Amino acid sequence: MKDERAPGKAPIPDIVIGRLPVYLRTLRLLAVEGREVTSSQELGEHLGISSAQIRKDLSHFGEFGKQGTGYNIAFLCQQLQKILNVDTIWPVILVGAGSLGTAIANYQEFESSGFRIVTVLDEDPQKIGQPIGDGLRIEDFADLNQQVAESNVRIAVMAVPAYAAQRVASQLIEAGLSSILCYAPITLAVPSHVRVEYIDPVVHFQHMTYYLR
Amino acid sequence: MKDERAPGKAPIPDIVIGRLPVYLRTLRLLAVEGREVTSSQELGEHLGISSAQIRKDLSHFGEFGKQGTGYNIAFLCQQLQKILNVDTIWPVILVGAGSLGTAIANYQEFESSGFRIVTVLDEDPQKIGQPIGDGLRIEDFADLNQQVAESNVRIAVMAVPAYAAQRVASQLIEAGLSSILCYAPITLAVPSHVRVEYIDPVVHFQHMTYYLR
DNA sequence: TATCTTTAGTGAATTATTTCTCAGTCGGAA
DNA sequence: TTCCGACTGAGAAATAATTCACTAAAGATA
Repeated sequence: MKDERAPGKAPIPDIVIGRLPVYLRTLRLLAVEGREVTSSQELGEHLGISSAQIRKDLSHFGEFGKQGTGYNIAFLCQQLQKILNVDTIWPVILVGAGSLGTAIANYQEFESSGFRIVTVLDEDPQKIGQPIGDGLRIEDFADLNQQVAESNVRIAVMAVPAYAAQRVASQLIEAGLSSILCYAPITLAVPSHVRVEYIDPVVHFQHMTYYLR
Repeated sequence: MKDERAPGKAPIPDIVIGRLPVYLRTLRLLAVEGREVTSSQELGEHLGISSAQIRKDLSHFGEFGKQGTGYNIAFLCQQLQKILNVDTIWPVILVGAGSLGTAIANYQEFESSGFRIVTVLDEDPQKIGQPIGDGLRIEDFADLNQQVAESNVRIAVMAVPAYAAQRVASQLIEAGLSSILCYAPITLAVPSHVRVEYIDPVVHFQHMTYYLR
């Protein structure tokens, strides 16, 4: 197996990493349907991408298939989980307990995918103390540092208004977090060791309308 | 100005289209801050991308800047809105009135970005008839065709569970919709004239954890 | 056992995307 | 009016990503 990210070796393209979760998601769906093996071709048809791309992507990490047969689904899931580092549960801190934050706190898929929301924070005194999600209670964002220390968390989700996002992000980083999933429609300024991913439905809508004439 | 998508001309790369909404979002933020002009360099710094990329992206559509000066923010916003087809308001239909659907229905940013949720549908008899969002009422998903006909809508957002997503999508397409924003963690099988964009926080989390060692 | 079909893995070729570089223009200062 | 620094737009060059095309292995079948 190729040793990814050994010193001197070329890092695996980020665009490849970004596809792996989609492969994993699809494989798990096949597994639930009772399927045991699949092929790059079948997987590609499911996803609307070429079989060559799937094979090439996987080849960055090793050899997971069998010629003539394809891939054992359970095994490949396992391997992808290891590669993506989701073979354990990551604790996640959620900031913002509005409508969206509540939806995120209630979302059931996280647990089975490697993530658990362990803390929900908000600044609104009206909200602090209220129950949210599955057995959680909204905490005071002012207690951020303490909460981070207690829960050993490294990942945050931000479901806060755009005007507050940069300040919140800076405080999260200050508190030691280095991975942020941001639902606010704004590009955050962060130091280079911090990774931010964005979810903005408007960006998707506007992307689609370009093609609507 | 180059005539985009004229017969025989190369189409503008989709990856370019995908960045325009982010440019627009950022420009509007600058406008709110009272700024009148900006440069590709400044924009690039905000967004963490190179100034050359911004200039090249924009050059697909025409010449919007002035040498020595940069870009007039209001003008460029206008132009981007025209390019992206968001210089009018698109009606959008929302399917799924659970926790997430409710958050989407409540989201304030759509209106100012070119979108308005005009209909909310759900299958749950308990929910049908309940008020949601800003003056809307949850309608019966069974009335989909009628609702689509009435509202002349072409875009849908799906906030439904994964197990229902394919069925719902097929019905939306059957009803004549051709753009779908899907929050369910599943890749939909759709005919080629339909465009689907996906939002799945787990994909983003798993992308981030790869880099967390 | 020999043959046939299927499919992974991979280097090469192709295509797409990004970056570089520079000529040309703008607006302001001298 | 002339000069200067700032900045765009665009062709060329460099880099990155995808697809092609082939080898070889596995399992099924005759």
